[in-house]
Amino acid sequence: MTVQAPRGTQDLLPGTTEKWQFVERKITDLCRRFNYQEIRTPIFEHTELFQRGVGDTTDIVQREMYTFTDRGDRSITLRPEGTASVVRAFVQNKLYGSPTQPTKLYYFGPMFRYERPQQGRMRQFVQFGVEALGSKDPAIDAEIMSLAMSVYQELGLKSLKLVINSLGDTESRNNHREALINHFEPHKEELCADCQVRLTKNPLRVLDCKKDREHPAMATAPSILEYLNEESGEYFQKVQNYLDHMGIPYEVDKNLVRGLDYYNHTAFEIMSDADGFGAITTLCGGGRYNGLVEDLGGPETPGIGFALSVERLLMALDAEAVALNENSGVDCYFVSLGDKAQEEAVRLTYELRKAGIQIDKDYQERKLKAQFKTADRLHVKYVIVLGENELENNQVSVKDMESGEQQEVALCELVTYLIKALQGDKQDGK
RNA sequence: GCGAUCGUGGCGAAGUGGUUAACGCACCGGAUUGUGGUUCCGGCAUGCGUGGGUUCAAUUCCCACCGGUCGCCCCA
Repeated sequence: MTVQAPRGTQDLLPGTTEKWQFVERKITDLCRRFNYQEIRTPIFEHTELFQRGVGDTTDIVQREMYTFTDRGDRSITLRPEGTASVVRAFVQNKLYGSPTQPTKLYYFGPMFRYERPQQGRMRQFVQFGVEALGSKDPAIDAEIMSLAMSVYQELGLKSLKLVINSLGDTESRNNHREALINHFEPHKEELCADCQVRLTKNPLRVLDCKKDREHPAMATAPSILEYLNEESGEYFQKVQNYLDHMGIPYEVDKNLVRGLDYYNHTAFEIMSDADGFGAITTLCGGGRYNGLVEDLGGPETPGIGFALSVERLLMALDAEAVALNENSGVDCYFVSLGDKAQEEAVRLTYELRKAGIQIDKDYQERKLKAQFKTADRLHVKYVIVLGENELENNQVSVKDMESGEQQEVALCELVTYLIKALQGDKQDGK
């Protein structure tokens, strides 16, 4: 057997890459409108960054990281997410010193997590993410969510659900944590094995357990929203007010918890309602992470961001049968007959390409008919034919593939003729 | 990491413990010495994920591994 791509990775082939390019262009354009600038960070980092940034107790750090020792005996990890790297770069390059704050950044690139692959979950996957560092204005929380929603909406998705929650500040979280432990402790034996561990480690996670969802204690569990202190409560209320003002529909889910340790205050997810989606419906996740910049050695700087999976975005587009008008292919095809003509065809094709014309030719030494078949399959607008007859007269035949009409054009006029013809088509809306 | 299920040409898909592994699509050639479609004719898997085992004989039975899919866990 020949060597295969490693488990959980995939090749993106022509036909699919056009879709990716289309989506990337759309997102880049959107970021420009929202004034977020691109940042590119390394694909691998010191392992310590993720242990400190993502959190030592998270599943990502504990069992999903691609970690190895390099030749210099350093522990290196392929990045499992983007926020830690962006914050590290923010601190290291002292972007907090820039006169324009908040610092609004976006990134695009592969992430790596060692998990059991299934649809919508690859070991290497591509995330688009956004971070706004340096503002604790609830309006920026709303802006971040509006940007995330815009990505999906502008690509034509309809079945979307924005779910938000507040995790509160440290004080609120500690109070809630205590209340949760007190609430569930009497029922500990009735909970699933995972939750028994969670109860002491991270009781918040018990709330979104799928197994114990029906347990009576779940319905009466203390909600984080009841434990928000005044400041946190007001903050959350303001975020909702801004969303209302912008006309962005959402629902509050008091059980929404995110898996990364660094989140506080605003947490949100965007999910797909579309049919044909399996167990994985979360398209995008994000939230506020005040304190993370300090944890990574920077000055006190609030932050908020989100990340979305491009693979899942494309799955959603597929599920809703959204057609992307990605443009690919060429406008012209050069058909030649005989060695002499081939020589001239090679030269002319190059000339046309240098003049900006999209054109291809045959490299299989195929018959005229077969070359035309290929041209037809490529949906070209014009076929240029060069045979013995044309060669003698220093001209080519240019065939309009739609009308079927054919015209003789002098070699020296071919470039201008084609440019004119293609421009004409464009104006006609072809 | 756990459970289930699947793996036959470029794609879809039949099939059987035993001579040349159906069929459809796609592709290539010809009928048509220089023009796209249709039709007709012909071609196209020395091999049935990989490696072992059982057997006189395995694509078919057994085992392991690899990979896909679905669910759980978790997440994007």
